[in-house]
Amino acid sequence: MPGPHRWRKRFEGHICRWTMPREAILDLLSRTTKHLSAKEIYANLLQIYPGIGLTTIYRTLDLLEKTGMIKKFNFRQGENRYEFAGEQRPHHHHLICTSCGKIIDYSDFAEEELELVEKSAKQLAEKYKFLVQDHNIEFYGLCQQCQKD
Amino acid sequence: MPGPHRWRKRFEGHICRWTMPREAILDLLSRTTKHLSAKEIYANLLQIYPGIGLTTIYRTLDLLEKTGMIKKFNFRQGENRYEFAGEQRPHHHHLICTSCGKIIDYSDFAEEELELVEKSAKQLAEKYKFLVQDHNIEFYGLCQQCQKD
DNA sequence: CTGATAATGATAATCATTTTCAATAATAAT
DNA sequence: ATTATTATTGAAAATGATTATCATTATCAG
Repeated sequence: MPGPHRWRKRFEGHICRWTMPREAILDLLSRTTKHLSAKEIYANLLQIYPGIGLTTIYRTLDLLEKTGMIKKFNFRQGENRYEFAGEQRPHHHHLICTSCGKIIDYSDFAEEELELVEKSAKQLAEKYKFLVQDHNIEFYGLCQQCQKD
Repeated sequence: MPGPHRWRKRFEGHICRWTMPREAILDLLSRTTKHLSAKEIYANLLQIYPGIGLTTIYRTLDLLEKTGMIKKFNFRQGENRYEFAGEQRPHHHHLICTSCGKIIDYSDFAEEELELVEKSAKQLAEKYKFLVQDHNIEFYGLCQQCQKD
């Protein structure tokens, strides 16, 4: 379903209107494999949507995150980064280069990981009475380029 | 080795002097099982060390982290939290309650986790030429109390 | 004991993110 | 289509955590 209202259905049930900034932000995130920050999204959109406000970017990102259409990440870089969460994108985690900030998605070991996570969630629920709703696994280190430097 | 210079040896090799604020901060962190923020540490220490500055807290936390004596965590709460990293404390990860912010340490599944992490690190190094130096696993959800509310 | 200089702490500055609020625009009802 | 309602926007100011500046102080080698 191409066109300006491609994502509209996902909003039904949420109290909100479909607007150009929302379309533009979601569209941008759906097209890139990068993990953009609010400022980067702002810089990108200014070109095709002069006049858009950084405040709106932040508000929209919050909203999109609540609807589950995007995911928010903190990679210890001082600013949050966002990632489109469509069905096309498989479950994955991240390798973060602590030197240059490069982020690599990986979805290897998905089965073993899922197994461990589910087992953990179950037993943690029993032992600590904790209801697991989300998990995060990430590796920090050096990317190929930064290992040379 | 009790006394004011208990931790001094760990600093050897690092260009720094052993001072009261450093002793006080490290001592506080070594005594608590909580994950304190800079401001919480500040509030705590003001009682036994009036005149200590928040700036010094931040600087010292950075230093202690670099020496590996403490660990820094971002639990998506807007402020970083710190944890003592002595040998007494086993390798563990965290359950974070998204409602009240409570943090629970757990060290269950250490073997399976270590196995998965090591296997992952090895294969990620091959496939992505990424040198893994650190990893983070955390579960977000609701603690017992917040499940009731 | 003393000098070199690392460390401190008050203050100001940064930087990401939020809040405020008047103006605007999306949608429902007419 | 037109209008009324009110969610959304964007500019500007506020916030809150963290960092930089810099004159003063304190550690520790000699």
